[in-house]
Amino acid sequence: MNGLPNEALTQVAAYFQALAEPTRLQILNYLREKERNVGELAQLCGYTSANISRHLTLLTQHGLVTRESRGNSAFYKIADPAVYALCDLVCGSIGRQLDRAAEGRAMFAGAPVAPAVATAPAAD
Amino acid sequence: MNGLPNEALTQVAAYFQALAEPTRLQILNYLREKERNVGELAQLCGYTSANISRHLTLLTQHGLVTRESRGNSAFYKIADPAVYALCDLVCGSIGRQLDRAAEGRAMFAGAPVAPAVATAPAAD
DNA sequence: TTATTATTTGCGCAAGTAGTTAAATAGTCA
DNA sequence: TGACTATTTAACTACTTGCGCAAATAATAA
Repeated sequence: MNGLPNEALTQVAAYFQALAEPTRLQILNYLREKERNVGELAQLCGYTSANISRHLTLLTQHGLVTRESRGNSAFYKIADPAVYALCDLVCGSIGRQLDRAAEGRAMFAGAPVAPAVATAPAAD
Repeated sequence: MNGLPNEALTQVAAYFQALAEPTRLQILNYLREKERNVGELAQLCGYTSANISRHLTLLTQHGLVTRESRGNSAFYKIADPAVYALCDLVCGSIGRQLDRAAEGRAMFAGAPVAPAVATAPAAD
């Protein structure tokens, strides 16, 4: 991504933007198992169909999912498996970050890092 | 990322959000070469130092860069190399998407797909 | 001390966005 | 045809965010 023109950066940013929303990640998470229609996803996520429909439109526009109309329902499924690789990378980064935070807390608490739960009186 | 609790999804979304901004991607791009201070980045990006400083604060909070105060300047450098892996993945996805779009256009235009200059920003 | 430079922060504006309800659209079935 | 269901779109509200300007803070130099 070195000598990318400005327009490319905008594209990449837009792609990340599509993933930068908890509800959309939740949708992608449910689609990991199998394709689902709008109403189903709405119920699973706990939002209105209208809202989920718009999220799905956005994900479709960015090529993350594909839509297939069947009967009077619209079924969506994952189009770009790279999504999960991305999420795994991010989870790894966040994990390392939390580890560092735990170390930091341990320095003050004088307690071992492992127990985790008991280690956080002051943080977050 | 399968059975993630809702809170985790929010964390992941926030991480993606940090990358979902062209200016911040530009900053990360410049930091790829070497560490730089705020004013330098501001000049390179064409924004005020105030603006860049805020972006750097956000990137720091998400563990993407680290700050080191030296003299009366603040030098920033990449803290999480995963950033570039993420960007490469996204570039790949966008590239494939553009390829598909080119195929689609070719079906109408009757033109070969290969030549296209815009076929793929791809990756390093 | 004061002056100078670099960075950060408070504030306001403009633009973008997630969510709702209600209306419009599309497909199925009698 | 009309009734019914599923999805999409429109209109709206509340909230977030990128930006610049100006003031505040921090470090160096005179």
